Amino acid sequence: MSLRHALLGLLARAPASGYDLTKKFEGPLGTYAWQAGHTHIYPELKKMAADGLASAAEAGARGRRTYEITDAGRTELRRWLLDGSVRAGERNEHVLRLFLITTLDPEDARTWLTQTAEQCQQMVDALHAELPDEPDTFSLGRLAAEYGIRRYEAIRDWARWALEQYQACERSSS
Amino acid sequence: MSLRHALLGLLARAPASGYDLTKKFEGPLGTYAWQAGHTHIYPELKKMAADGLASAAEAGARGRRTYEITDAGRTELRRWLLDGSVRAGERNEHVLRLFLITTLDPEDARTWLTQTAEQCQQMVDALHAELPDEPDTFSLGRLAAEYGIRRYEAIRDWARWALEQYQACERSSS
DNA sequence: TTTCCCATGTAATCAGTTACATGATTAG
DNA sequence: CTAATCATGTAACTGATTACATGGGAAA
Repeated sequence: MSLRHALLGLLARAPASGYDLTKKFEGPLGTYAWQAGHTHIYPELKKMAADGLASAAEAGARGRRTYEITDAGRTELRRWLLDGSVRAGERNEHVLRLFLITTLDPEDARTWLTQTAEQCQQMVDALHAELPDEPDTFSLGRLAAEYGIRRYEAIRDWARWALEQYQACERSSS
Repeated sequence: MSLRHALLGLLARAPASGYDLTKKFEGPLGTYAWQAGHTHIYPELKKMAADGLASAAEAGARGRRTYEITDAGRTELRRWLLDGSVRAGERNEHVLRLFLITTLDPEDARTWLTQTAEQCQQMVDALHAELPDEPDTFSLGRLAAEYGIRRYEAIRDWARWALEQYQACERSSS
């Protein structure tokens, strides 16, 4: 139930309406961490209010309803954030493809590895472009971009390494 | 609809029953790439057979029904594997936590970063233990383990870097 | 006045989990 | 004979997406 925690986190920064929150998910948050549409967000906010984690203010213009996080909500958010445990059973479509590339013939497998390396490089470039100009700025944006850069660089390098291994293996067997 | 492709991939290696496939998801595949329970797998196999991607053989002992991948299934599997595109909108609970740690107070944030680094180190150790003994073996297991090692090392190093930045930042502001 | 954005919702459907339920075969 | 494992399923529910639907307010 991570949508609930994503919403709690956003409300912890500032009170917001369902509409505002929907917009947040269209930015980097939705691209890199968690997506959600308004049809999912509005009902969830109601449930959260019913559970005492958020409170709805009076409806404003155009029926706008602003939500605030409650103390119980902050407690739950902190509990979830610090309840570590890298959980087994994460779903990752890219890793799933990796597990299945041995069903491809060698040429297709090479294509896949090459594509992977290229796409990771593109992500690295895109994230570099998002980095703030002054290198000593310490911000959430910096932190998150740096995380993404390191992660995609690691996968890119892995793909290149795998390609080399692959070719070395083919040469020796021919 | 990745379960379908996971099943196609497994069937591409060898014909199998729903029971066999369920067991596969209890191994590394389920731990690192994709999980599924038998209550999800059996109905999906039926749908796949209805869609012509797999074919069920006669029921064997104890009602065992073995499925085989069809040509249409192989075509669809290959299409999915090579239809690259690192898709935006991936859900990742760890990255979500990262996006929300700025709502924690500094001490909690440090705790989170420290935990992250430690857990990644544990994953790296666990994956090293899974590596085959001969270093020049080129196998799916080697490939997948190497992928995991590099990915977790990258996150571990990021967390250590972030902690340093964090502390440097605090010293300069005090 | 018309168009765009703000703002909210319902209904249908799909994906996935948990709980419940059954029977056949094999090993001890 | 009895326990473990093989083998399959249904039903209820939660989480998430897609399609459909409505109306207010501001600017051109």
